[in-house]
Amino acid sequence: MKSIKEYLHYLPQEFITELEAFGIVKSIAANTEILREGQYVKLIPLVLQGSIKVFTRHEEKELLLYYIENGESCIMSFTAGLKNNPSKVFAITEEDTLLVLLPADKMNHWVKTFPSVNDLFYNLYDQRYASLLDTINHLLYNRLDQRLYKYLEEQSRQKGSRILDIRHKQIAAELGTVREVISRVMKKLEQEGKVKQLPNAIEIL
Amino acid sequence: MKSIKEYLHYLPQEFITELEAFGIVKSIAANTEILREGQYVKLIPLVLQGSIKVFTRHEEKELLLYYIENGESCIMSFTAGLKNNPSKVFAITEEDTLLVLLPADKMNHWVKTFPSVNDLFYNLYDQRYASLLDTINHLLYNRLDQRLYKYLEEQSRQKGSRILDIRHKQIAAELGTVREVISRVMKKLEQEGKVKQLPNAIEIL
DNA sequence: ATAGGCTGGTAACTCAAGTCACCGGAATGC
DNA sequence: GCATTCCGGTGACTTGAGTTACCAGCCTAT
Repeated sequence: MKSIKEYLHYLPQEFITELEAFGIVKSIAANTEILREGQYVKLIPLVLQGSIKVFTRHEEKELLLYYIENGESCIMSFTAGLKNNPSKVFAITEEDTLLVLLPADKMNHWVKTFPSVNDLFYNLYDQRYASLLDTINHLLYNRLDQRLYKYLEEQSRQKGSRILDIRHKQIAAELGTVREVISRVMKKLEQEGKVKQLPNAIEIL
Repeated sequence: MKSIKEYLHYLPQEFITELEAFGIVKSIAANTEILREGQYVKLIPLVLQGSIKVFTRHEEKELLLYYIENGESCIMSFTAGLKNNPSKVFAITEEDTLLVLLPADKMNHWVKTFPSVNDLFYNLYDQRYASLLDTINHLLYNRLDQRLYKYLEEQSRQKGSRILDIRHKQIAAELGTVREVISRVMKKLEQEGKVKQLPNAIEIL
């Protein structure tokens, strides 16, 4: 196994040393829920390898907000941990994921001590703010066909493949709608020549 | 006129001194656009008195995202200023507003020097993140009647009055819809006994 | 082999919201 | 005075999406 340092080489050695002393490295299987709405947070995750999906949810209906990828952390955990607030979102590992868990009470000290850690979290906040704003704009201005296509493109980028092994049902859940609608809109995208449906898979053209 | 210190008494004297040296206090009339999408930011505003509305926009259609109130700043300006990115939102003064403008290049130094300023911006990020998430949830899960009612309640809180002097057209713009629809939904709320329409005003019951 | 589960397709319907076209009243300006 | 502008109401229509209720093709486990 690679060391923390190898994953986070751009962070200062002093911080890595602290992480090695107080962080808990943990490997988590794909599709595991690691944060639930209403949950209080004592450990803030930092992704070393893999990725995590962050969702909002309301009475069965869910919406994918953004991904947490290598070297990134969950700012919902960050504020929830620092301010002892309950989380408003839930998060699931997308693939097998390697994390280092940081005790929330140390975090406060670390961001003050290491400017580059402070910058990291500012950047994350900025990035998530931008993602949420993007999501709002999609919800407000784009119809489902455009949202679906963007979603497929993003999936393709994530997986590094133009052929996606994904169920209509899952797409529906992540876009906050239902399977029948995805089925209908997928057909539309197919007729427009933007995608091709394969058995149990989708190809982006 | 009150001094900067009187408005921002909870911030450390050292920072106030810096503000007095490098900040520009400015009074701005109501309904003035102070930030435009695509604009680069050199000065980060901090509201001393009054309030600012922040919007997203796409081809004529707008949506109110949140307010910036006393002692708060605009984190879009903050990141846009620090990272030299263009703004993705636009902002308008809601009332006559007194600001202190902070040079973006000094800001970087200040957040590192004054932990309480750093905390202020973390808190603002957190707050805006929560607002955006709230907006997403409203867009996704609530119908317009509920969104409208929440909007009216929020207006009432802001203005400190249960009678709102506001046009259907403006409401429509801030909720990202059109006047006719507001007219229709207002009637529904009125029938439900939640509001009362007065000539050129709305009373919340 | 067959029953049941997962996957996706489809038709028919409902509903919320946006669009279009128009109206009437109040206020304002010249 | 009259024209114009702002404000809000309303009916008729369109459209995108969610709902309901099915169906068929698979694969797999017993």
